[in-house]
Amino acid sequence: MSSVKEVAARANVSVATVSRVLNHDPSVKAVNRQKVMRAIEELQYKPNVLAKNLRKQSSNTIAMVMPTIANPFYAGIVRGAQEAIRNSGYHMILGTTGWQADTYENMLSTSQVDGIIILSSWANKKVIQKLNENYPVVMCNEYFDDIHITYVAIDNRKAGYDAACELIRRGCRNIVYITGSKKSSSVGDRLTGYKEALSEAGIDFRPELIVKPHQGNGEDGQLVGILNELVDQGIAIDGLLTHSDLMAAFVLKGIRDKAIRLAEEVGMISFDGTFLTEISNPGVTAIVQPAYELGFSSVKLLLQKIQNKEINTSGRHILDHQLVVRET
Amino acid sequence: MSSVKEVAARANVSVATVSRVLNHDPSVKAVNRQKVMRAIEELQYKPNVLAKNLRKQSSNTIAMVMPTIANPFYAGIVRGAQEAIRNSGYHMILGTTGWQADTYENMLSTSQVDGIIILSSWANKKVIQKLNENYPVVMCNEYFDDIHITYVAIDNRKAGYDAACELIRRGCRNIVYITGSKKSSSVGDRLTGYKEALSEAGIDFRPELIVKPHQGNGEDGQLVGILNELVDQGIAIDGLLTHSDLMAAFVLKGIRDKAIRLAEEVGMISFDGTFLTEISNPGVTAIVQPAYELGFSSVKLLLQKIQNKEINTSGRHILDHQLVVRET
DNA sequence: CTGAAAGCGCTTACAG
DNA sequence: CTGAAAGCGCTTACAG
Repeated sequence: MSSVKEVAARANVSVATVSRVLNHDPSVKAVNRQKVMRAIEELQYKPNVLAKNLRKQSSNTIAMVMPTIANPFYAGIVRGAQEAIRNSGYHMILGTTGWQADTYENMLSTSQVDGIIILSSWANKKVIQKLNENYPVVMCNEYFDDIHITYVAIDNRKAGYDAACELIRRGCRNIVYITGSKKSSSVGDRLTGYKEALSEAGIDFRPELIVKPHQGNGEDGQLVGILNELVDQGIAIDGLLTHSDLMAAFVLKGIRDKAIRLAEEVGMISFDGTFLTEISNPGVTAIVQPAYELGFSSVKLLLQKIQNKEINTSGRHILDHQLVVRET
Repeated sequence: MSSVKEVAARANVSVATVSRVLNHDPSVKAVNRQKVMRAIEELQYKPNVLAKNLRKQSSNTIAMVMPTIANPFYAGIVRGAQEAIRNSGYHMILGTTGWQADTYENMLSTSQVDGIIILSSWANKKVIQKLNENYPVVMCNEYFDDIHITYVAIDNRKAGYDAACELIRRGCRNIVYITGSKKSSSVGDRLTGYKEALSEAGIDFRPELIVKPHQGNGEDGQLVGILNELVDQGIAIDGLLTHSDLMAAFVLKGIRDKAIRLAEEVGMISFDGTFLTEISNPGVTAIVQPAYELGFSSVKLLLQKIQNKEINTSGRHILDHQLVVRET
C-alpha cells in the first residue's frame, strides 16, 4: 500500500499538501490539487484509517451494542440505525455478544469509536453509568430512570397496561406474564402497567403468575415446564403476556405439540411485534414496537451528542407503540 | 487516558520495558516487571489498540461479512464463529449491510482486520477473487468453483437432489423451486441436484417452475403474486422448494391468508432449517444446514490461513446436511 | 537485561 | 498558499 509520502513524492509536493487535499482544505492551489489527485489515482492510494484515527483521536465510527443478533427485533432496529447513519460521514459497527464492557470502554477511550448505542439490557447499570459519564452514549429500548442518560424507547408502562387491558376486556382473569430479566427497566415498567390494569379491573395481583425463563427466550423448551407447573398448581391460565416474540413463538409451538397443557382458548399478547407474530399460525396479537424508528432516533441522538461534545446529559425520547390484534 | 510514557515514568523504566511487559517478553527482570505492573494498575492503564495495530501492521481481528442480520440462519453461523474465536487471541467484528466491498479492501489493506469471512453472496466474484489474491479470505455457505478460494459449505447439489427426491417420493410432479440470486453457486448447485432427481424419476424439467423474488426473501408478499401467476397458467403446483426458511414462512402465511391459491396438499421443503421451520405451523420439512459448524469451521480455517500467511490458496470443506421431515 | 531512537501513516499548528 | 516538524501511542531492531 502506498502512503501520503509516496503520493507527495509523485506529485512533487509535501505530505502536508497531500493531507490537505485529502481533507478538502480549500486553501490548496488548484494546480497542486490536480497533481495530488492524479498521483492518488495513479497509485491507487487509500488513506490508512488507523493512522488517521490515531492522529485525530476520533474515528467517525459508532458502535451499536446488542446482547445477540438472534432476535429479529434487533434486525429492525439495526435497519433504522443504518438508514440514519447513511451520508452522515459516520460508520457503524455492530457490537456482538461476547464482547465485554471493558472492550467498549477501551474502544471509546482509544477513539476506535466516538460513541455507542446500547440495546436492551446488555450490561449492568454501574457500567453503563460510568461509560455515560465519560463518553457519548445513547440507550435504545432499555433505560434506567435513576441515572442521567439519554434514551429512546416506547412507554413500557403504558404498553404493559394496554396489553393487560386488552386481555382483561376479553374476559381473561389469570394472566401469566412471561417476562425477562428483573434488572431490565422495560420489564419493570411493563409489569407496573400490568398491575395497574389489574387493579383498575378489580383483579388481585398474584406474583406467582409472573414467571421467566432461566435464560434467553425459552428456546429449549424451558417455558413448557414453567407453564405446566402453574397448571399443576391448579391455575387456570386464560391469558398470556410474553416479553418477546421469540417467547410467544416457543409457547405456540409448545401448545401445538401438546407439550404445554393449556386450554385451547388462551389470549396471548406478545411484545415487539416483529414478522414472527405475523407469520405465526395463529397470528399473534402484539404490542408492536417501532423498531426502525427506535434505531433511527438513537443514531440521530448519538451523532448530535458526539458533535456537540455532550457527555453525561440525559433525555427521554418516547416513541408510540401500537396494539395489533391478530388471532391470539 | 494514560500512555506507556506515563507508565514508564511512574515505574522508573523506559517505554521499551513497559512495552515488553505488556507483550509478555520473558527477558524483563522480575523486579522491573513488578514495578511496571504496579504502575499499570495504579494508572488504570489500557493499551491503545489503534497505535498498537498501526505499529504492528496487524490487528488480531477478523471480520465476518453478511448481507443482512435479519436472517436467523446467520445468527447460528455467528454463534459458531464466536465460539471458535474465543480464546484464540483474535476478535471478530460483524460486517453489516451497507458496507461496501471497498470498505473491506480498505480494512484489510490498513490492517484494521487481518482476514475476512464472507457469508453468502455478499459481493460479486471479481471483487472476492481480488480480495482473495491479496488477503486471507474464507467463504462460508457460498463459493465459486471456478476461482481459487477456501470455502466451507454443505454439498448443495446433493441437498437439492435430496429435497427433490423426497418430494418426488411423495408423488409430487409439479415442483416449484423458489430460488435466490442466479449468481449464487448454492442456487446453481441445488438446481442441478433438483434436475438430476427429476431426470432420474423420468419427470421433464420445466424452467417456468423455477422462480425467484425480485429481491430479498419475499417479505412483502411478492411470492403471492409469483405463485398465483403459475396457478393461473394452469400449473397444478404440488410441491415447493424454498431457498430459505424466511421464504417458506412467507409462503405458509400466504396460504393461510388464502392469498395464495395453492391446493391444501402441497409438499414443501425449505433450505436452512433454522428455528423458523420448527415453530412454523405446520412445521416445515427442511434440509437442515449445520449453521454452527459452518461458522466454527470458517473461523478455524481463516485463523489458520492468517497464521500461516496463506494467501490465494483454495480448499473445499463440505459439511453434512440433514433432511428433517416435519409436517409439510 | 535495558534504553534511545526510529518508524507505523497520518494531521496540524507554526512559520514563512 | 506551502513545507518542515512535531506528535498521536505504540513496538522493535540495535547497541550496550
